[in-house]
Amino acid sequence: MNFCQACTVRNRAICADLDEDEIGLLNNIGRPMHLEQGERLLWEGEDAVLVANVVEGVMKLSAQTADGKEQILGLVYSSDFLGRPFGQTTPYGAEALTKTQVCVFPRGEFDRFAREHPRLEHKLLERTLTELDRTRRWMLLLGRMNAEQKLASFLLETADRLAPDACGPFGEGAPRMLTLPLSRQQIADVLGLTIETVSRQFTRMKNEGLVEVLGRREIAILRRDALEARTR
Amino acid sequence: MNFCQACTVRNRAICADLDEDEIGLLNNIGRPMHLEQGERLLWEGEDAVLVANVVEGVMKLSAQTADGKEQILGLVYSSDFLGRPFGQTTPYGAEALTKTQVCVFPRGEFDRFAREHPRLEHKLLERTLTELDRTRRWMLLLGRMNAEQKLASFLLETADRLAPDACGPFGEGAPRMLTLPLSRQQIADVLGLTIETVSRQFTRMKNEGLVEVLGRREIAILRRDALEARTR
DNA sequence: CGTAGAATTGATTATTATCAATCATCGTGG
DNA sequence: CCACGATGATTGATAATAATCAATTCTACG
Repeated sequence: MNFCQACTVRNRAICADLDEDEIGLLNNIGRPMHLEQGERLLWEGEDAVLVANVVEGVMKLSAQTADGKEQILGLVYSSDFLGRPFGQTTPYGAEALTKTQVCVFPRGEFDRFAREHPRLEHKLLERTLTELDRTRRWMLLLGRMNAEQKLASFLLETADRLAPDACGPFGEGAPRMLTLPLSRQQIADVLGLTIETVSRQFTRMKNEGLVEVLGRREIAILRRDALEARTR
Repeated sequence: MNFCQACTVRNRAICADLDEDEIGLLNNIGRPMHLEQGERLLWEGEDAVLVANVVEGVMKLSAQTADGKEQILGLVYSSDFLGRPFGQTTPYGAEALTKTQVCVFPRGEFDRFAREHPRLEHKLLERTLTELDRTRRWMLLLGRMNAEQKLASFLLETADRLAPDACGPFGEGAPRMLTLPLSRQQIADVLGLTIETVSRQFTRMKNEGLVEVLGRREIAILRRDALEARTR
């Protein structure tokens, strides 16, 4: 059974540059897997036994301080790669934030395949470099922004990264609806804040007419430009 | 003139797995370059025109918020790689913190060479993955640690990364001397703090007998275990 | 409906930033 | 070689921001 042929991220994930033969081989190594919201795929500090492509859904990567405070290290969207190839231990936990479809590979076999297929390694390198850039930009947010700047940045980035799934009226001026893949607590864990501070910032932005808070997870961005100004 | 033959990081940098012929080719692309303390090699947001290996010295990667606050995104030590291959713009500035010896490559030529030499790309991938892990660990520090935990973590990591150059008596119990490659302000910029807060934490650690502050940049770690406890 | 978990709101505290002044260190030139 | 000045570091006082603690209030779901 070749799952790759029907794969919706076949042309966006790291497998994009492989030819049919190669995809066939990779297909034999990987297997599709479904995760319910809240299910974990990786545990911080454990042996790096597997890596994966996210096909559908959103996952979080996270670590904890010794006293149990969580920090979300990254969000992984569809077509993104997940896990630590060429390494002994997984330096973070990975948990599904929504119903998620992944394509899982045993790490050892994936590593071997990657070393034998430079086009795959190249894609993986490009992705890793992009992810490193994104992570470093997030450091600027964590280290030097206040709560308002953090939340504004988060909303804008989330809107962009969810863009492919966006629905509703498009074009300039139209409010941008989004369904957040995170709870308030999780947003706090992304931004290095507490849930109360996040909540207060939402209230403030709502009162100032920047966003509309419809449900717990339904947000409309009313004034993108004003929100961008708040990131600065 | 083949500089690589005399290169002190020949076996540790990304060139480690190349054979003599390949090194010869790479040698033709790169050229050695000296940087004085404070000299810049890359500017945030500019075109990515070059990449480099650090041969000797320490450099910082940094970005700024719109209102000019700086955040150091990473420190680059000898044998580390620097710059953004396969990308249009350099997402951070790079500046020498000490007298530094680098080996610079025009990005376009480096990219081409890398694509043609999978062993180099593989080394680069491993390094990028390691750097991503390190950066993510730093996110936990920035997002969830207090000033004391941050400074303790910084001192321990710096001691480790400077270890090859360490001098003085070794072994358990012996104080670990280190020459910080950063000013107090730069330490603050690494940790997402102000210079005053960093200074106060140093004073506190000194008073508690964890470290000795000899000169502005000379620190002795007196009780590593106690310092480790402060990171938690 | 009623309930449990999530989110919001309010009051207070803690931590760190900011502002201001003083002190130390290092390099320089007399 | 020493005094001086400049820069960097420390210290102190105060303010701002976000964390913490403590109720409510939503709202999604059985």
